[in-house]
Amino acid sequence: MLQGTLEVLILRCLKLQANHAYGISLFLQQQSDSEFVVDNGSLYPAIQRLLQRKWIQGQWKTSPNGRRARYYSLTAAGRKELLRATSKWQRFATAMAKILASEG
Amino acid sequence: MLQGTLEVLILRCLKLQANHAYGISLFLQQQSDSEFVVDNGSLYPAIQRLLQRKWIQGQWKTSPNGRRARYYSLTAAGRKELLRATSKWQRFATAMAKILASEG
DNA sequence: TCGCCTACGGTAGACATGCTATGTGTCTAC
DNA sequence: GTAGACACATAGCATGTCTACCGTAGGCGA
Repeated sequence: MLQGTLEVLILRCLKLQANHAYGISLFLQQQSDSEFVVDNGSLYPAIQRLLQRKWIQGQWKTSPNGRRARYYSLTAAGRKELLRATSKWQRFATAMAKILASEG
Repeated sequence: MLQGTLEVLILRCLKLQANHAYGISLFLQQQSDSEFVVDNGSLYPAIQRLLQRKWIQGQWKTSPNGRRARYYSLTAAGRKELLRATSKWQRFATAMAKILASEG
């Protein structure tokens, strides 16, 4: 996975609905057809960073199967950041496409 | 710039024609509409890595304006790597698009 | 001739972030 | 009673980009 993309993916996932870390991991793997298999050692530190920047907030709840889980949700700043990061990605991907396609 | 993408861009640039580092830098900036402004501190180490992996080779020549310049060109292994890396990027970009577009 | 700009080369160290390895505990199914 | 899914988390390494710095040579204007 390319550096800098994980946080956008997490924000995007949480925009759809609040979720816990394990759930985020499953979501990303499924939605990407297993292209993104996020390891705990990447996921948890990323979540910590997002919390510190106040882009997400977390609270302990009980998951449907009766287990303790920390559910995260987007803050207002997080929604703003998601927009910013998404558009940045679009520009980046467009530029990549331009060069990879440049005739040759 | 996202980590891991610079090398593909360099390989791609060199596939079109042999070029020196400064020229690669200009090429990337122009072709990407200034989205990619590569710094020397990123470019030269990247070129060193590509040399070490034998994906490119270099030789000193004289540029059109009569200056010393080290021209790099793709090796056979480099061309193979370019294909591999390009397809990897495609998969990655596709997966990103899937998630960023997932309805919400 | 002096200074500045552009074309070219390069290194050192900081920093960000993903990966590997490791650890804890519960619940369910076999 | 044990294998595997569910759920949390940390420590340390590896990778690669950025900031900042340094050096040469040619051309041009004042």
